[in-house]
Amino acid sequence: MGRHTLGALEQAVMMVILALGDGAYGVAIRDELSRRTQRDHSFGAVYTTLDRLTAKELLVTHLGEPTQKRGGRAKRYFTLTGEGRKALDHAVNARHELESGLGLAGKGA
Amino acid sequence: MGRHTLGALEQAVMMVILALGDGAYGVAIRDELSRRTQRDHSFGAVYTTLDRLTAKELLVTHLGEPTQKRGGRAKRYFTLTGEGRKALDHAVNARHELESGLGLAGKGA
DNA sequence: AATTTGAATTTACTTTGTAGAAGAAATGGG
DNA sequence: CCCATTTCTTCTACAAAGTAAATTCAAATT
Repeated sequence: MGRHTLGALEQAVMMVILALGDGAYGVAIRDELSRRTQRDHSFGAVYTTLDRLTAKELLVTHLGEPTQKRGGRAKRYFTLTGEGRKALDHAVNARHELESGLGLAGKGA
Repeated sequence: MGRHTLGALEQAVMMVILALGDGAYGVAIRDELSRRTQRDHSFGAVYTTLDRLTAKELLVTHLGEPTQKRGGRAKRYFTLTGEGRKALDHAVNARHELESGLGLAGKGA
């Protein structure tokens, strides 16, 4: 879309990465996302988003080492770049701006 | 997308309609949206969104009467349906839920 | 080496988002 | 009167984001 606005899933994924700190790799992100969002997200959805964000340089990745357990293949971890962080903050602010003034819901869960 | 989640623009448009109360017709919505969002939205973007939301029965429309000024053709007004209101509240809550716990920006403009 | 398992990638497709031009209904001026 | 002008809406076409499902990979087990 337009210039470089973040889509809803993109924002959500970035937030989840922040929440996970290190330990933010595909499967964990997928799970945490589904938890926080209360709906299922397929791996495809998550990974394509992750790829897009990486391509936009809002995320960087580094490969971890294999763990010693069955199927413990090397995980690909994700972190926000400075730009990514900035973009997210911007998006969040814009959203708050938009919501402000309306008498909208706001209970905490 | 999945079942019937609201996209970002869809939510924004609904919020603007709430903000405008009566007086929520195409052009006004477009303008207020651009104002609150600080970016331009074409009529095309706005009207297609409006149409889609109406098709989903989250909005209803009624045609006003022509006004007595140049080009004062009848406006089409939009209002949220009960379902629409519910869907919006739901989306907003989900968003808050998602944001909670992270140390994200939050200044009021 | 074949199987199982946790993880990542690919692919195909739907829904949303965006843009711009064209069409309709109203009034005012010459 | 009829045409230019203004305000508002519709149409059409396309780009981007979201989703789902199947496939591929690599490591450990047996």
